[in-house]
Amino acid sequence: MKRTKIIDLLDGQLIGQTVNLKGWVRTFRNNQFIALNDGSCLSNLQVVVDYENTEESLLKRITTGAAISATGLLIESQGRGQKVELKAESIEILGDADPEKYPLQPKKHSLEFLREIAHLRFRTNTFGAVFRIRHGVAFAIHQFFHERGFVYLHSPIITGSDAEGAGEMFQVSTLNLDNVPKNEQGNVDFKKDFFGKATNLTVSGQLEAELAALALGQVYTFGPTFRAENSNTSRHLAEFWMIEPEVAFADLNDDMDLAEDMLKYVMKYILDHYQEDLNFLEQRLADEEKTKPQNERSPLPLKEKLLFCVDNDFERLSYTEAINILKNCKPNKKGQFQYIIEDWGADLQSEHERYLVEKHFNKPVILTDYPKNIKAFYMKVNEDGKTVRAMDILFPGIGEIVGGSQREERYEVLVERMKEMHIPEEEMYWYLDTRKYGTCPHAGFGLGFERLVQFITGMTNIRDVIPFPRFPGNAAF
RNA sequence: GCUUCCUUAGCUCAGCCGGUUAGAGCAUCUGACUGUUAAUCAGAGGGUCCAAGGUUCAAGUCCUUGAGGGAGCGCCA
Repeated sequence: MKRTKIIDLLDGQLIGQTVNLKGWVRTFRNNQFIALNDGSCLSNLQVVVDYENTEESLLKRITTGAAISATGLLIESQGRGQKVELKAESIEILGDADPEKYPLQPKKHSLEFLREIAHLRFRTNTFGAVFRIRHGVAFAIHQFFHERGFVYLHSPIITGSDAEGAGEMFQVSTLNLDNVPKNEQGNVDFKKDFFGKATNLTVSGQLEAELAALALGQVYTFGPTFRAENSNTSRHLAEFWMIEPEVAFADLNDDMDLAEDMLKYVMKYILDHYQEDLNFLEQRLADEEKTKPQNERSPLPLKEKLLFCVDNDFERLSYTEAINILKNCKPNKKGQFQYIIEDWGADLQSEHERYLVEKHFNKPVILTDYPKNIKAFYMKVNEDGKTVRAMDILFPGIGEIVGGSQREERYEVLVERMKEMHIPEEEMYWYLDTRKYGTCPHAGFGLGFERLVQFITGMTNIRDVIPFPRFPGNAAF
């Protein structure tokens, strides 16, 4: 008999029919009631066992974590707490789970403990909800761009360019590390390596996306990204997923509109399609925050927070305006910031961004037109010659979720900027070619996928929104 | 990389000013109960107190070093 998924049984449409269920036991109460979960949704389905007519050896094998198959009549529940239940006629154990050894118990576990057993944490309510929503976010992103005629571009994961400057890179090599070939100068002879040159894992697909955008019009990448930075925070990973749209004939305002529309679209999609999981995560977050002091708690429950972001325009202001606000704000004057803002040109620290987002505006903020010397070489220089057409979108609790810019399309200006920032022109000839042949205004941004999933699920540590997190000192599973 | 806190039973944690046999809840096991909702009730088992070194008559408790983890910062998405 073909199995029916729990999500398709809960609405009660199939009451009175004989169905088969397969899933994993969450709890077995009273020698009689199995809470069965099959991952199709957060809810369990209650399987009622006729314990008086079931062999004791079978009953003993129905333990937390075991995989079972249950066949029986779907009936209206005789007890409170659920609408339907399965009156089991036959139960088969598909896979035992030794209760003395199985690490998950029907109780709250700490996220830190579950991180150590990431191979089993999918079986908890929290991680089930997180990874269903993670899928939903990815799907909504593809749908958003597809609806707008974007082409999904697969930028390379192995890159031969080390000039992107977005961060420390992981080397890719098939050379024998115990016996590395050397050239006449005594350096590593990459001519003998797999690709005949030094290669790395990508830190960004942006430059490749620009090439495609200047032909296809509008493209986006969505792939893994690797940064070998020694970052130890709740919002950094060594391997993460990034979405990088790139649009021809677009300026910075178009870029901001696109990013804001996309973020709102995705949040609305999750609010509309993942209510049950969101409700659970909202309660989880509320419980977690009960242990925190009042001033560290989020002002809104999870769903209200998302709804607020969907319904309100993000605050847009320039770096210069932000500096003025920060210079005159209380924590700056009272010396409560670790880094006091004195002059235009200072790089904003987390504490400043958090003040703007969480205290001053209390909503997502888009900062634009940063000083050129704290931003990347490819950003378009403004007429003032001091600032570039950059934008960062800052979210409460997460910080920078999007970083983007209008690109410098003027060949001479771009070359000048590359010289200033010591980017080797020869290696970047292919990038510069786009400015030589039919260059045009264009813009794009990078969205940190996990940071968005963090914001939507309310998970405070980024390591809990990716199945198998990679970070310094850890590549388990 | 820096700052700071933590590491005691399978899990979550208590353990006072250094003092006798290291505790609780949950989980597990045994039994009872049988329409439960993290079921309940009774009982039992379960410890290299992260590791190494040191101070002391005496260390889970103090000191040093190391390992692992959390939070914050930097780098960023």
